[in-house]
Amino acid sequence: MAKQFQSVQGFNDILYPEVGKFQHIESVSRQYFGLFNFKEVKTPVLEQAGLFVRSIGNGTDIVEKEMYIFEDKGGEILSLRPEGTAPAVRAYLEHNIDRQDAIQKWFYIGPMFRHERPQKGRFRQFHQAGVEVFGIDDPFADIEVILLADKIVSSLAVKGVTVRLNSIGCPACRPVYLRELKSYLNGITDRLCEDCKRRIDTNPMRVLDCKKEGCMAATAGAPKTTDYLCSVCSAHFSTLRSGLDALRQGYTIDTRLVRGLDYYSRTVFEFTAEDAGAQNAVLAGGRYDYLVELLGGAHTPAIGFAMGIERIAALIDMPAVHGPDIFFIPITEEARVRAIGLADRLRRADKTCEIGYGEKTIKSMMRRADRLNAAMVIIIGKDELRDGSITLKRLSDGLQEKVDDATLLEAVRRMSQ
RNA sequence: GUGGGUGUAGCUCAAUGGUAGAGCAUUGGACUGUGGCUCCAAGGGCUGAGGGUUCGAACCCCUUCACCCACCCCA
Repeated sequence: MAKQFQSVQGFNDILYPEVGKFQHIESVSRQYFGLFNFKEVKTPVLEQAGLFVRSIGNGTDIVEKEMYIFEDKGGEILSLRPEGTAPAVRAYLEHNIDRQDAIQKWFYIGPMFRHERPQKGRFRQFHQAGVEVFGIDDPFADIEVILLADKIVSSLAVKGVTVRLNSIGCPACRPVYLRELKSYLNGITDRLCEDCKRRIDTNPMRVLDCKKEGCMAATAGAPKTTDYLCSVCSAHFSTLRSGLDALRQGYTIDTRLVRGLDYYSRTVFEFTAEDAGAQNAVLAGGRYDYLVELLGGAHTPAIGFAMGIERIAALIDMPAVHGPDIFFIPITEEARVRAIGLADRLRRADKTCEIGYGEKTIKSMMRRADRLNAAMVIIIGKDELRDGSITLKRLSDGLQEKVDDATLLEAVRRMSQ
């Protein structure tokens, strides 16, 4: 093949009809975001790189090797956003939102960028729909956010989803836990894989997340975050659980569940799907009570989640696609003029119209109408031009009649029944 | 960043060193102004790209690019 331009690795075109899944996911998400009274925020895809370094954490892979980072012409170090929470917090602070009303419920939908090796469920440009709740410490905010996530995922009929839940404590109790965990892990290093030995120092909680059987067996008796929660975190977690129980929201406690980003505290949750390949987290979130102040604001508790749109799309059926209401078959230039005029009238009546062009035969245009799954065709041929009529035909059963311009819309509506 | 797999028609795939094929799709015809079903026919390829071995390469070797899957990590 001749040399051609091609899309950048990990950056995909989303074409029809596949794009229908994305539209469906987005519209269902917007519907529930609206019902829960969340307001949309659109933030830029570019931010100062330091925003992510500060919020996501210096030791994380996202910051160390996955950011699209570059120096712009003015010498600023910028980055394509790898996630949506940090920009939302930045916007929250930049516009002094907390001084008007600290309680905010925001949602966003848009592309994110991470320079990783693509694989199933992972792309360098991918899309997330997410929410952020600012200013509410109450565990019922956690409950509502989890309920909202579940509403969206269930409504999209994603198969085989499990809601996993855990609490990873706060700056008061987590250090104690981490100390215990590290000492436990240091006692069983001979049973851990090479990666996990390294993780003991870099990110000890991730050892619990290792999929290797040997490591899972070795860490079966490891200290659990939930056993080390301080009284405040413990009360928060137990109110959260009893609230979910009372509302019959299903979930499973997974004490191995940790989050990769540094800013999470207390509640963490993840929706995982079978059949999603190795990257099976379709939605994940948690509390980040210390991020706002970490970025220079007043102490502001917050919780949110992000849903991977591509990952959801891989797990849902293609929504039904429907063709145009009317396909016009005009066989001469004069007929095409009439067709465009009539199409304009029908479109005003909310009918989707497509017009066949070119010196084609009626047969070829009929075939095209059928292929596009049109509901009806309008034939304007020599006969129709001569007597000023239109031939309207319904494709499902072949019912056909001749009408005039004045009664066309009425006939179309009748045939739509 | 590491490892494995795959690149042949628009799509899904055959052809294991000797003339590049099929199904589906597309276009046209059978049916001169009427779709779907059936039948017939046609168009469509530098076999991802570049180099090498050979009388001869889709096939063997080297390089490179892309895609897929997995690791790392994450939505």
